[in-house]
Amino acid sequence: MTENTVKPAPEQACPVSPVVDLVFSRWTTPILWTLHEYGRQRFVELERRIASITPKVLTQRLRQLERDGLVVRTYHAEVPPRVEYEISELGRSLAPLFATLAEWSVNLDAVERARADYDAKQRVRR
Amino acid sequence: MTENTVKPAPEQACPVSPVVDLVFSRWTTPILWTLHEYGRQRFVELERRIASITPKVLTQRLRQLERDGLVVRTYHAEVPPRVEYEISELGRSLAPLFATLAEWSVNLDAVERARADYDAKQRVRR
DNA sequence: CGGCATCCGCTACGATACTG
DNA sequence: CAGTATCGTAGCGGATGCCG
Repeated sequence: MTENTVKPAPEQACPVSPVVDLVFSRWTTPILWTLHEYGRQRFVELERRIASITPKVLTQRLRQLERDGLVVRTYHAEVPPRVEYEISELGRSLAPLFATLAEWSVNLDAVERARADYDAKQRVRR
Repeated sequence: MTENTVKPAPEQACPVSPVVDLVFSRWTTPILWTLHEYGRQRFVELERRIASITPKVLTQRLRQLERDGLVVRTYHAEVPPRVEYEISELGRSLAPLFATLAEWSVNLDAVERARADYDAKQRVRR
């Protein structure tokens, strides 16, 4: 149960860090994105769409997101059981943030170039 | 030397993940924020302002940010040595993103409430 | 199906030194 | 001052197995 404990907050003096820790902890972005893109869906569907995630981690992150109020979990007591996940109202309010993020992607190749430059210069020095 | 290796990207199918990994890896937010708030400054100044960060980790993150082209490092060969860091043009282009992030902070207490609700319900069940 | 329990490797992080 | 070197550790994430 020690797996969901939060690290000793390194943020003070930076007002955006709490939001970052909340929204951008590992795997939450693909999960929220998938829920946003494909709407309400079952556990296995999420698992298949995100592909490289393991069920254990998917469960952990979904629990966290549910606790934080970003995702709504609905349990249907049937045989076999059916569980559905969807983005909450609060989660949907992140949409503009994701949009801004997506827009910034155009700069990714600038980053690529910066890295290439940096690595080239390093190679000269040794 | 294995400390700066990136984890096996878990993102596919989510277009914003690359940006998230780049900008929101641990400590980068406080660093970028501090550089943005106080402008060009020396290593010790950053160290003091972020407070809970260790010089080792600060160095690691600054190197990464420099390599990614988000931060510019200037070395002055004096005695004692003087090194200054500042946000690059590319780094500055993240400003709207940080602004959106800061705006979303108003929802943090909604998250607090969601957590309290969730925890209360859990306590009932056991 | 949708988990939870358990074991386990790995590594990023932190603390504490020590240099040019 | 601006880092590096070394060591120890916690916790994430993967793998496996079991259950209602």
